[in-house]
Amino acid sequence: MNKLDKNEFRLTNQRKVILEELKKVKSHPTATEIYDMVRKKMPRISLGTVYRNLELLSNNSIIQKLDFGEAQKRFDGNPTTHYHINCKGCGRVDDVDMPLNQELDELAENATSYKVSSHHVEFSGFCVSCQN
Amino acid sequence: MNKLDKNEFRLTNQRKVILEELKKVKSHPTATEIYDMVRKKMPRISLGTVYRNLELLSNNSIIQKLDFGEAQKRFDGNPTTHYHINCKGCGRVDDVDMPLNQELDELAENATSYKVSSHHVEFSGFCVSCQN
DNA sequence: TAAAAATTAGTAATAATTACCAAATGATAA
DNA sequence: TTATCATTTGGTAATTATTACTAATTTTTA
Repeated sequence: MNKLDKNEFRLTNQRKVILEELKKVKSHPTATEIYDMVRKKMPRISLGTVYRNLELLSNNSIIQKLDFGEAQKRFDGNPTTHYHINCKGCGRVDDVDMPLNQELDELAENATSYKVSSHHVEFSGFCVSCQN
Repeated sequence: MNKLDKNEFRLTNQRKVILEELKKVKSHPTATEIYDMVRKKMPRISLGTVYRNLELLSNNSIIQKLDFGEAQKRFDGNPTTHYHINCKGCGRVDDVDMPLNQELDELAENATSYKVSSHHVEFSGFCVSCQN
């Protein structure tokens, strides 16, 4: 039960459409891409509202904010941790549908003096269209 | 043998000091932190020169540019791939001295239609000072 | 229905990074 | 060595993603 369900913040129309549009795609869009998607449904929404809501939704684990070292952050409508792959040719980002390697956290905990809580894996390579 | 050894670009004083100072530390400093370090040796160097050289050195695999989702990128004087851990308390970044899991690339290649070339792992947790 | 709180649109501000350019430096060849 | 030429630098301006601000609007609550 997240803060949305608990009514700790309102499900405004803007917030709803942002969330719907993001959950509709699996392309890990940037804030401006989401802005463009949402504007088709809601032409008067402002970019600031998009940013504000993406921030709030990701802070509350309803979506994920991702960083692949590009200029803009990307967003994922799926809040559960999973691995990603980034094409070195065109930059597209896809999910990698493989089980999380929980053992890695233990190995890292042995190798450091940290209390390890999680890890992220980002693969790089070339997608089908960029393999030539 | 990299482009520096092949004299494809010059080892200017600025470039040399930037590289030396970065290799001296294991703290994964940001561009402005490196700027501050280098300025102690070379007070008239400009921030643009620091950025320009960090970019050139990382493009040529002499150093690494790292991104932990913070505002500023970080740099690592060690160009060989290794895992990192980021403290959720204070933000410090340390190396994780454990072998690369090469098997992950194969698993990802089976799970996607990509030609996978590498992967990065970033652990999160709490460092000794932040464990209370 | 009135008052309080949250949210929005629109715009301005911030901050990291990149671009630009004239002057300086380093490499090269006569 | 010295003249030439490409590279690099310092200083500054521009760019760009993101955040902050604020008055107006919307939603919730009393």
